[in-house]
Amino acid sequence: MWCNAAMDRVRTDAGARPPRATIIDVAREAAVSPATVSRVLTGTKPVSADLEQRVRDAVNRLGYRPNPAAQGLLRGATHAVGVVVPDVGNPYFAEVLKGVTNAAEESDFRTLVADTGEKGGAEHDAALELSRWADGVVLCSPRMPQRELAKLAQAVPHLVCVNRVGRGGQVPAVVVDFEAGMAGICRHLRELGHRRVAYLRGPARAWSERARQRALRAASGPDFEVFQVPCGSSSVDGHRAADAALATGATAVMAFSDYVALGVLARFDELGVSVPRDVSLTGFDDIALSELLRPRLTTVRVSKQDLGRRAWELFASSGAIDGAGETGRVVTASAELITRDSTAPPAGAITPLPKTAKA
Amino acid sequence: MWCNAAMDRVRTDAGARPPRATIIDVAREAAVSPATVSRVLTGTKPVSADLEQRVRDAVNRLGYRPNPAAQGLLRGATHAVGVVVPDVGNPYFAEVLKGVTNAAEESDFRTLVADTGEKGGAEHDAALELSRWADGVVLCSPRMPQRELAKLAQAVPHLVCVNRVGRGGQVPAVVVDFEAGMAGICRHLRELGHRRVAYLRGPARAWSERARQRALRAASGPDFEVFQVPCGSSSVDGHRAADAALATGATAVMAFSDYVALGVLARFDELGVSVPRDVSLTGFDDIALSELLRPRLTTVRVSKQDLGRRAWELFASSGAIDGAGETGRVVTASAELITRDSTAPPAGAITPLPKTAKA
DNA sequence: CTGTTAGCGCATTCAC
DNA sequence: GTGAATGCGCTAACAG
Repeated sequence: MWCNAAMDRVRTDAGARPPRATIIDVAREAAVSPATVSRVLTGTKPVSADLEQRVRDAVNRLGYRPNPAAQGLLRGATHAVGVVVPDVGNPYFAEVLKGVTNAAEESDFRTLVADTGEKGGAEHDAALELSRWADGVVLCSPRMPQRELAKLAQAVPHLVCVNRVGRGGQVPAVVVDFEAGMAGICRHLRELGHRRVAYLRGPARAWSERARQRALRAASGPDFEVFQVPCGSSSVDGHRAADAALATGATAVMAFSDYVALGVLARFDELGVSVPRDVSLTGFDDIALSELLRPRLTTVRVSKQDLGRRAWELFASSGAIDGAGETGRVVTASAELITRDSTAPPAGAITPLPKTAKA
Repeated sequence: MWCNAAMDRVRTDAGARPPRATIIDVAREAAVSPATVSRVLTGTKPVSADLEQRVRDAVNRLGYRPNPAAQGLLRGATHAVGVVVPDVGNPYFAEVLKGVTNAAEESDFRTLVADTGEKGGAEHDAALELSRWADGVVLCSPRMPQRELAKLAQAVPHLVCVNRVGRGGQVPAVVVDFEAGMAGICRHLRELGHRRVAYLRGPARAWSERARQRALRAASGPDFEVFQVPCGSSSVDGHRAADAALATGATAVMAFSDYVALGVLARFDELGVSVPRDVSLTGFDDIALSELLRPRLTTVRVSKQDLGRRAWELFASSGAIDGAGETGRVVTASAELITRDSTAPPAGAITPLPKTAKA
């Protein structure tokens, strides 16, 4: 009986915490109008030193922070960017995400993430949904068909792609120069003396995969035969595809990415196949681990964080922050060959390697 | 002259895209009231089949999606969770994040991420900021002092910690049983015959570090000496601390985490120190790579995604979704020892180490 | 310089 | 069942 009222309260505010202060509370506390509080906080109009101090004190006392949803509603902008990634667990995308986040932070923007779980079909909806929360969306390595991407660009205000250019470069994008990177790998292997190589294909719908194929076609010929092996984009895929790669009789295996190569390496180890003695192996991306692995992976260096940052800049310069801006620029990030320990001349080439090396 | 009006329009909407449809547009299009549109979309009240169809058609025609900011403002809830991580690039946190994201998605919640860049001082602000955007915040491995955490819990409506329990378990948390995990590692090493081991310490302020220390104290004694080596939580830290660990003369090195062990392994390789022949090495967490590395790492398995999912559940059951709920529960996730190839009996037990190994 | 007013887009009372 | 009005928290436009 003595505590009925109190009980009702407890039931109402779960956790028994005080309701959040609004700008009106602050205004009351400082004995000014809400508009003055707003002016102090946003700094849009000058306010007398006296009032400013009173407002600041009240803000601190109440621990007030403006409600971004309300601000967004009014301004028509949320001060947030969305990022759609196939898999945050993939170190590649984690780095890109970090790049966007860091850059966004400098402009005081939040980052929202959607993980599509490698399901290409989920990309469209994820981007659309994020676009309602954020002022723009960064789409990482989207697998969706060209047509869908074009439609999406219509519906999402500030769409930026990473590693994908839409038809005619209509949507701003930052892409790695996969073609040059792949060409570099091919040249490197050929110079080492490899004549039969296997390529572990990435997802068929990936734009970067098509760019790689162009390089492969250009490099292949009678003295440089390329065997295509279906694989995928995860290290598990690499692990699974390793046997098929070996079965082609190739002396070198080019993986879709470092992440894939990781799995290949593990499988080769299980099989007792030594890299690079028995077969050479290359990756792509140069993730942090590739230098920590043994053998250290020959790969193509790509600055992942930079990719994210460039994507942010594209977003920013497309008018997402200040208003109008250019649109449809495509930025190409360079890809540099990093020669390490996982590639060597093919076993039969010049000197037979000392057989004693193993065990 | 003939195009002045048009030019004004272009200037207004950058990118020349049609303004986003509001609920009023839909209502007009369907020739109903906004309230009816709302009822159809939220499904709160019954609407006649005829009107419902008209509304749905209009929605599709206009590609209308409700503005979550406006909804949030009205409902006082945003349908989003914030996640604060020290580093998304760290595969451990990437997995936890994935766990939260996946679980949240099932309840139709968005995920917001803040990366503090391993700076403990940034945690408080990041969480506070996120709390204005989201209905709650998941704090991963916060390094902030106890006092600060307590204050933060006061200011953030639905705060959940991962791998950190506040004083008295006031804030809901899901924590790995670090103590049991460390104890398991110690027992394993001792059974192998190790008597002098080095431990690569994590960040001093990390709660998990203190839990590990408890296990270490309990395990150490005259026949199991533990040398503490300052290190850190990244693989780069491990790379740097490897020499010092060796200098202690220990026969086994326990790393703060798998991620750290990665760096140690690389450094040992550079030094010509063989694992586990010259020295044994253990990790903690069992990240995906630990099974792909050679030697495969002996470690303690922790389900990272599960951690994230459990954190979400704690958030959900704390009334963030439906209203009132319990508060302050602490869930402990088990930690299972995984014995792989990086640990073996100490060399001295049977054969002495070749002094030539260290140049 | 400051206070008052209106309205961002939406869900939710109320009347009908 | 349905439509008209109200207000969530905030800032931009006005008035003073």
